[in-house]
Amino acid sequence: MPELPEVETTLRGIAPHIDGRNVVAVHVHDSRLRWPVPADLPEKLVGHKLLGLERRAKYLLLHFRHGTLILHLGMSGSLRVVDPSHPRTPHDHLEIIFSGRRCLRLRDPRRFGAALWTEGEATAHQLLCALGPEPLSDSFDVDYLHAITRQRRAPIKNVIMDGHVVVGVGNIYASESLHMAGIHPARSAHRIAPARLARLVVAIKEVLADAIASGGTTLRDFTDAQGKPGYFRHHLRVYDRENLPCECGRGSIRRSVLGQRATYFCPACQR
DNA sequence: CCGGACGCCTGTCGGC
DNA sequence: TGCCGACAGGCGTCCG
Repeated sequence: MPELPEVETTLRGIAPHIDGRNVVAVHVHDSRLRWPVPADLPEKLVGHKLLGLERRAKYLLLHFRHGTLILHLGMSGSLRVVDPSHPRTPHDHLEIIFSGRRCLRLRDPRRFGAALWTEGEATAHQLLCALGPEPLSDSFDVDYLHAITRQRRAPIKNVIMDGHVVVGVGNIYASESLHMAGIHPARSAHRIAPARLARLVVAIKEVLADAIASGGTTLRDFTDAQGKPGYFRHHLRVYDRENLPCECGRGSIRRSVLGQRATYFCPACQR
């Protein structure tokens, strides 16, 4: 479900309520996420102060003095901060109660998400150490993408969705970025000229920044930490718009499948 | 190394 | 109305 803008929206929503607070209780209602939630998570966290939160790729990192809680929302996960008395719903698998009656609740119907504990430098964790650059950072630029894509014959959409190339670009924003850049999603990455790659880099940054500013995209059930939907759905130019006219005025949007993922594009303005 | 397919899960929706 | 298949915002792993 959540791509980078939705995870960033979640981070900004929960941080003010829990940053700097002490953990007073941890309840693991269902440990069967993508990997088992560590059985000793309560004893790791209770009594310790949350020193800071950050996002890396689509992971949320909650830093404590003696380690870091790594959260991932998978396809259907969401986090909310509620009063501990707020009734639980069937898929609320993990609760972390902070001082001041702030309850951080992880809901994840499909259980593709994760909650892991790591000690030492979080970025050295196996899941994080091989990730590509953040798309909104200066290190993600045309020189970098050019160097990477020269060796890649796969469709460009698959390449920009590969977290070892650049993180955070999920299925919605890959289609949207390629449309903004005028690049056909199935084009072999190594056959795209530098000037067009430069447009793609700019498009990825713009699309993601706009989506963050809109609070992410709500297609079905994404909500922020207060339960509000994201408004970027109204900005989508191709995603989930099969057969609707493209704004270029020269064709209608088509749907195809790349890497087993739905892909939306305009054959008239994307080459 | 690369590229493509698979599997993990539950919920929802459209067609018959 | 009920059933059944297709599909869903991610990603590690396996195989050729």
